[in-house]
Amino acid sequence: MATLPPQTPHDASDDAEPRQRRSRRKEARPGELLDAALALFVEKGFAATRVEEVAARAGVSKGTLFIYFPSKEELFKAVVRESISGKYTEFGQELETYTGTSADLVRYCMHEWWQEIGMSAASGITKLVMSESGMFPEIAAFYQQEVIGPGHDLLRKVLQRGIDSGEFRPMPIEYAVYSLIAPMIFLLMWKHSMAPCCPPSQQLDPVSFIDTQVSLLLGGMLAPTPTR
Amino acid sequence: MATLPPQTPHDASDDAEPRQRRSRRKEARPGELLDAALALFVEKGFAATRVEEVAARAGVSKGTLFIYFPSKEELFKAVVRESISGKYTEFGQELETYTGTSADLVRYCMHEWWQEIGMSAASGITKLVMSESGMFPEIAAFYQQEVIGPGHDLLRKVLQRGIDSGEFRPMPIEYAVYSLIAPMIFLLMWKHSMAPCCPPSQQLDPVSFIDTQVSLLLGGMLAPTPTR
DNA sequence: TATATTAATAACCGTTCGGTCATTAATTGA
DNA sequence: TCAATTAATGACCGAACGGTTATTAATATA
Repeated sequence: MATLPPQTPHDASDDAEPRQRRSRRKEARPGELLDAALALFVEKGFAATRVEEVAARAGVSKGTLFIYFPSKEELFKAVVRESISGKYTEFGQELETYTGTSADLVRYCMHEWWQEIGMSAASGITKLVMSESGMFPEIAAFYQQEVIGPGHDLLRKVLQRGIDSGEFRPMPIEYAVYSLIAPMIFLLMWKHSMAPCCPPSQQLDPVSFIDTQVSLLLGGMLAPTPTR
Repeated sequence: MATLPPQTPHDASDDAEPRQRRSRRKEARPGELLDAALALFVEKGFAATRVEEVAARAGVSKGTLFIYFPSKEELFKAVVRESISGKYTEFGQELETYTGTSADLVRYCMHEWWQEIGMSAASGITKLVMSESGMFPEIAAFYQQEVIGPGHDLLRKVLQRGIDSGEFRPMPIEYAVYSLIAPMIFLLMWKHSMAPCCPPSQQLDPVSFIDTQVSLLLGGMLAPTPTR
């Protein structure tokens, strides 16, 4: 053995090729594995994702993955847990200080949500959780509590604001909230599942769809005599 | 070779069970297999369902299944064809002969769809397809062509009817179609994934939700001067 | 009852994949 | 410079699964 071409130790800060054969980076591995796993789980689902593929994508061998995560299932849970963070708290802030009409606020919320969540990797998490809920009910419950619940509360406040101001007519508010959630969930599932195999004639532009959807819904929400 | 222990034939008929070990029922098998497959696919998804399990549930051996269906994928397609595709043709019939207002027709379509498909086992198929489309694009494409496409066309006709009659105002019809599809897809995903682990406070009654949703949307669709 | 036909079976095959472990080598520090 | 430590590896294992096939037996026919 002796001289396996050791090619200068060269910490990964080198920009050309950070590739080193057997570099030891205890700190960085878990995060890299989690990123790789998220991408693959979203793309292929839990069952169809091979741990070896995850490892390869993170630039390590399969054995290494099992050093950091005891099983595929624990890896999955870690992915979801790490990816669910409180994006909604920021939303809450903006909402409190908003001064425009409630109709505009609804519009704003929907577009902003799509921008911040629907278009980000976070949308993959939602798809993943809904897809695998059968296999991981506790994950689904966790997601429900941590993400859906807060989002639900936020939207209810928005609608209540409109009703209180007389801008919206009274409505079954709990259901109306779901009327706002539904198109977003649909859009997200669509994007991650059907869109790729959809003929051009049935393609869907998210922003235009949200526009149409919100317009139609507001048609049913706005009070008959516009206060404006 | 020669004498493999033949173990007394022992026809399982011993206790009161019409079960016979090797009964030959060429006619009944496919239907029974299809039923078993539908139930298991819905319960566990496509990838996680083992063909042997399907066979066992139908009371035959794995080999027998492959006599009637050439592969697992073809089995799935057969399930879809039998449980969903056919239903849209009936829908089409009813639509042609409908004489009421278009608003009522929209209402009717949504509720009827939920009754006929959303509440049946077929709804599980849609969830399955959306969940596993990444791994089985052929299946997703098949479903798109066989189910989504026809449903889409049907709804477009309904909306066009309303616009032509002046009852609805002009609208971006392709997007409006998705505004009707979205809540149903959402409802179905919800039912099969989040609902089971949803706290009672956020439970969702499908019929009431559809009512609210359709009312809101119609608010945006109906022409400003009611023709009625 | 003898024979032909074919539905049904179960052992089997090749592959895939989650998970293990002995070995190897990068790093530490004495 | 020379252990000692331990991150990383990849060959390996056993189970599971989709699909095949030689064999078995239920039925039809005569």
